[in-house]
Amino acid sequence: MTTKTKTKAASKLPLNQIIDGDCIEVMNSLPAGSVDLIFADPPYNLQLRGDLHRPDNSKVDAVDDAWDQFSSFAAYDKFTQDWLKAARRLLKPNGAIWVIGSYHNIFRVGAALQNQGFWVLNDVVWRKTNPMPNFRGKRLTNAHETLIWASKEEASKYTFNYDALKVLNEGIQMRSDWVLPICTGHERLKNEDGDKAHPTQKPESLLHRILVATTNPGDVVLDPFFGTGTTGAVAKKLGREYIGIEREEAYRKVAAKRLSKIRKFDKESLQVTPAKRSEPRVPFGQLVERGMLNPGDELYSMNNRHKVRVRADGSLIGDDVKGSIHQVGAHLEGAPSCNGWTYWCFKRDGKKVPIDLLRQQIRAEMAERPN
Amino acid sequence: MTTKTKTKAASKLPLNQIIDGDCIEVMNSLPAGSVDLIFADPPYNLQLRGDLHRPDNSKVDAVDDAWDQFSSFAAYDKFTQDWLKAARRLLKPNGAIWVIGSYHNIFRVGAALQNQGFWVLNDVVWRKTNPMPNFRGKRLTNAHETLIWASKEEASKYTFNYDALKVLNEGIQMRSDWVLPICTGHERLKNEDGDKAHPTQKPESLLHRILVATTNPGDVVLDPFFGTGTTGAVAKKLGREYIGIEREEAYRKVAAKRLSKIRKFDKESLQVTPAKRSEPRVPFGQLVERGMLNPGDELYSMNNRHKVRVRADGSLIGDDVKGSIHQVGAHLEGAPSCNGWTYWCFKRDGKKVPIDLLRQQIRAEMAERPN
DNA sequence: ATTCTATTTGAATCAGCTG
DNA sequence: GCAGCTGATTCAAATAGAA
Repeated sequence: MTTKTKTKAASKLPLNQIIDGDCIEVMNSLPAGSVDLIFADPPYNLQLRGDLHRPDNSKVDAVDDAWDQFSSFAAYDKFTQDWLKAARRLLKPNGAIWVIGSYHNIFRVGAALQNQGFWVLNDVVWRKTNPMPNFRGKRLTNAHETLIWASKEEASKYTFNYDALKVLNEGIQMRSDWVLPICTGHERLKNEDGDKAHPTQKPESLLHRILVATTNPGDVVLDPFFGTGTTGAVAKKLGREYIGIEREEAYRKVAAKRLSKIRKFDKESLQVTPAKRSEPRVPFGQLVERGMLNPGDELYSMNNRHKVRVRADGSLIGDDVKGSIHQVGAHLEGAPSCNGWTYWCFKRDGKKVPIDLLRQQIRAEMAERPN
Repeated sequence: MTTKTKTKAASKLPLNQIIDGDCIEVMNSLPAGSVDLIFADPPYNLQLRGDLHRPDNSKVDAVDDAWDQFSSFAAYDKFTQDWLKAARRLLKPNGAIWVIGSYHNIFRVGAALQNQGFWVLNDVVWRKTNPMPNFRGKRLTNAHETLIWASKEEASKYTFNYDALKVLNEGIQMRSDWVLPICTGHERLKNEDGDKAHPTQKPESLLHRILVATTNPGDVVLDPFFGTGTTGAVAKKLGREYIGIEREEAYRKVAAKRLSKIRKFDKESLQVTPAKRSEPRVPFGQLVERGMLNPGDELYSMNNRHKVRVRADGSLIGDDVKGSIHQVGAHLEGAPSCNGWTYWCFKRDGKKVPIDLLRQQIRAEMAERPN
């Protein structure tokens, strides 16, 4: 739901800023329960593939030294647990988090999320259209990265704009595998030397889909590993409030410059296809009160197998059953539930018409004359 | 490397058999360092809540078997660590393991693999062509499962048939995302009642690719969660030796019957027919995500009679209509349908350009780097 | 036989409001 | 917090049945 009025906690937030500092310390300094969504692109722990060094700087000879290996994973796990804990504290009860990673770190991140009480909603595969090949031919082309989408807790009523995503995917429900190109060309930020400004800049298309899917305009989106600010750029375009945390001066500078040039899309274009669930509820009885249907009128089931009559209070009566449009439909079909609105029809000029048409009429009137 | 002569350890192995028992106990009874590859499809620990019905009110046949139930994450982790430890002992120094899972368990499996010293080589995404939809519209369609491929240790000289996989993939390096259908139709084994013999039977195509990629003829392949024996069936066809462990009598019976009917392929029939590929579908929303069009941009109809604006989810909005590029076109023309791709134009340098041009651009990119 | 239509089904952590 | 009621929701592929 769109937050028009800021909550007390949110009013203290440093919105649309890039904060300098260690993300754990910064997050702990912000008010608890104030953020709608966190997007995190943490370090992938790639150093594990290189040489391992002991604290005294001597090189670990072989990796048959299980203790050293474990200690290295343990350090990464500690770091992961700490920033996730700080992130979870910041989230509103219905808040959610996205984390992106590769096989080097995503298993440890996923397990830590579950251990801390986050509730995994989906894992999403970003399938790269143009990945870097495996030059040595020793493994499969590493052509994807993994994202985890999790709510703060199992009971959270997380935001998911199902219908908007279905439209985005040409009328078919969005899947857990997303085909998107990596960040290249004009979108890839360069520093003064012409080198890429950040080694792992994510494409805006990825953040676009994430923010359209799991936030609403006005929501607060925090990114603890802000980098060049892709999360902020897309959030600003889409009319979401962002908070970026980044400890590297160079990245903050690039991100600030980038964000200053971004303009928000106009308000109307930010509207997405609304969920049917959000439409106003119309009691069936109102159709009778308004004379659109009359007591005694006959209704026919969609499959023509059943006939019932309307009563003055908006209940239905059949041969051996009475109750609401839903209850009677469910009973006659032997089904656990039934949407009476789409199940029952009346006859107009000899033709069967779903009663939902009458509901749509009422809703159209309500939209014309609100309240 | 092809093992022509069996090692001392391997000579004691019960090859091409299905062993009755708990997989941990059985593995511990077999000689250490004797197996080339392990494929494991362990319980996923799904943690399903209530019943789920399709929109047509039919009930989804859930995986509610006792073998998938664990009392806690800790219990599942203990189980995972135990069977992985037994598996690792069995592997030859250059051996490797594949484990398949979903977001419910794969993070815990992956972390346990790393903690025990296995060396992750790739994570592979099985993208299902025909997954079960998300019936309630509350999440993304869970359209993939994840496999982890890991060698026994970092120093292992694991088997990887790079060129065979490249041929299998029409001359292009095999990627980490594999598009394969789920197991249905004739391949899906039934019991006497005509019900599916196992709730989670994997497709032979998946095992085929795994065994072609990471074993050689004559290699010993062990599956500690044998189920209906897909691993054994494909191994036998491909001339690999298999060992199956399964504690459920019913599954062993089905698997034994299945395996008795399998014949090893002759070399010629090992050639596989490459899948034909049709023009990929490009959702209009992808043009918005990728910034080729922006929310708020105006589109003009081919006949210049209508003007609409693009929204963030890839829907269009006109004076009194909103929906997909096809829906809005059809509505404005009073036509039953409309190809929005050829109907709508945008302006570039003052000239009208059909949006289909942008789709062609994306398809050209996809064709450059197919699959 | 052939074509078209209807039905079935698959590793699924699948609701939200009112009283 | 709980009980009870309302009412929103599916894609691809194989198979079965009808024309």
